[in-house]
Amino acid sequence: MASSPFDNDSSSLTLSDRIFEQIQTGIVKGDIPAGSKISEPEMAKAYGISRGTLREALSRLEERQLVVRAPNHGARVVTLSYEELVDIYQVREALGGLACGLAARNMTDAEIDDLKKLLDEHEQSINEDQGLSYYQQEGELDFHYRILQGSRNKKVLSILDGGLYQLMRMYRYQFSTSTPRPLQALKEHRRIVEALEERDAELADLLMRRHIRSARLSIEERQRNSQEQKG
Amino acid sequence: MASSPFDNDSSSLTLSDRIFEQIQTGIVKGDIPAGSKISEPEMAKAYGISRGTLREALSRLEERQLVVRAPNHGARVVTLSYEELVDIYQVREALGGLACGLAARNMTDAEIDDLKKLLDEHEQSINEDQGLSYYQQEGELDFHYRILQGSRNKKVLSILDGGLYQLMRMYRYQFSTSTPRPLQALKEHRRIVEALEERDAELADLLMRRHIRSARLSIEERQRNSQEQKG
DNA sequence: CAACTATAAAGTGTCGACACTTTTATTTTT
DNA sequence: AAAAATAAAAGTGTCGACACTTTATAGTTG
Repeated sequence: MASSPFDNDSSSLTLSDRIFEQIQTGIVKGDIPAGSKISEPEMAKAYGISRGTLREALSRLEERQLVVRAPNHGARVVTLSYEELVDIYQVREALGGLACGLAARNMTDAEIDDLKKLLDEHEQSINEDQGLSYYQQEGELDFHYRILQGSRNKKVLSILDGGLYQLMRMYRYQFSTSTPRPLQALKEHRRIVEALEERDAELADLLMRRHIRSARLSIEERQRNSQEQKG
Repeated sequence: MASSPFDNDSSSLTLSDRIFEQIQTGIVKGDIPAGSKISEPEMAKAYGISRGTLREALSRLEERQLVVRAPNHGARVVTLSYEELVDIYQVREALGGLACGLAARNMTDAEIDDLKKLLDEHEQSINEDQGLSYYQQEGELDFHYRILQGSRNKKVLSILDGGLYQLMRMYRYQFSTSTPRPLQALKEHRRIVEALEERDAELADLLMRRHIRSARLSIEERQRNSQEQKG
């Protein structure tokens, strides 16, 4: 079949595409602070582009809910509330489970093998620095990303990778919360991979949901604790 | 608390906002055919706007995956394949279940009552015209939309309402497939509402998932049949 | 006449300009 | 001196223009 420029050429992005990505990572990493106002002329100047190009990028960012816009009042970076983070984790639980169940059916043996190697690397990284490293933080997402890929479901991939992961990353950077229990998480990851190896979709689904849920619960607990201190 | 223009003012949309919505419904309803190329100058002229404004709308449409763009080659309306439709239903199953379980906890009694009334209307509409009416088709979505609202989870709402429902509507218009088994569907809806009334989150989740899954299975069956005829 | 090249038409990416709206600063009024 | 009115500055929404790329057309050559 002949390749058309529409099937993910990905080479030669447009300027607005690149700016979109730059701003996105800027927001996620906190270089552009959450809640801050975005002045179009100022930002356009900063990136050395025209306002029109910038506005195309902002439109996409708005659709991804990384910025909020009000007509005639401009754009602000989102501020993520505790409630929204819980919302996100709930969605992630449902979709992560779905993806993992599908992955048990659709991943190749080679892909599963690679996953196991990835976990070995994680273990080493944990032993070296108690899981505080940047690598460990992003490694968690890498693990989930591969399973997403393995699900072969484009929608679940685009929802999680295209939107939700960015928001979670943003939250992590902002409150600099690394994975709270790296060894426990690693154990759970290993169990998940076992289920994948055995092609047990139901179990894979269940384990992934439980894995994400326990992450959410530990966030909720932390929140309760910090609330007590105030009240 | 003072109201800021950023919390969903919704009054006085921008021109590009309105165009965005117009094009979206145009795509969903098939007035702008799936797979067709979009010429920016032509379309801008048709709507009586400038190309810059149009391009902002297209950027958002692209982010919603209703149009596909390739740098220097322009934009096309998506073409939805059978595989993608299955993907969508799988995601919908997972998220619909999540939303329904949450709704069992978070909907008000009044909201649940309204849901029951809605189902009564549906029953009448089915008796009158065997469920072939436009109303019946959109009514199905209305039911699901209210449960989404009731979940109080903004993310799941924005994912389903903001993106996936549009694609499903599009598919329905394109293949003019009304709900294949309206009476059965109604029965399932009633059971779901019962679970909501009893505040049984686990059951509500389960029933909703099963409800959506059976819709998917009937689509998959139809596909197999049409494949047989060819092969 | 098919295949290749050259040329014209159309289309996309990016920019700068201007009107109108909101915000900030300044002046006036009480 | 605080509040209201006014003026200035900044910012947003929308448009038209131009360079460069792709697609369509016509012409040329083997």
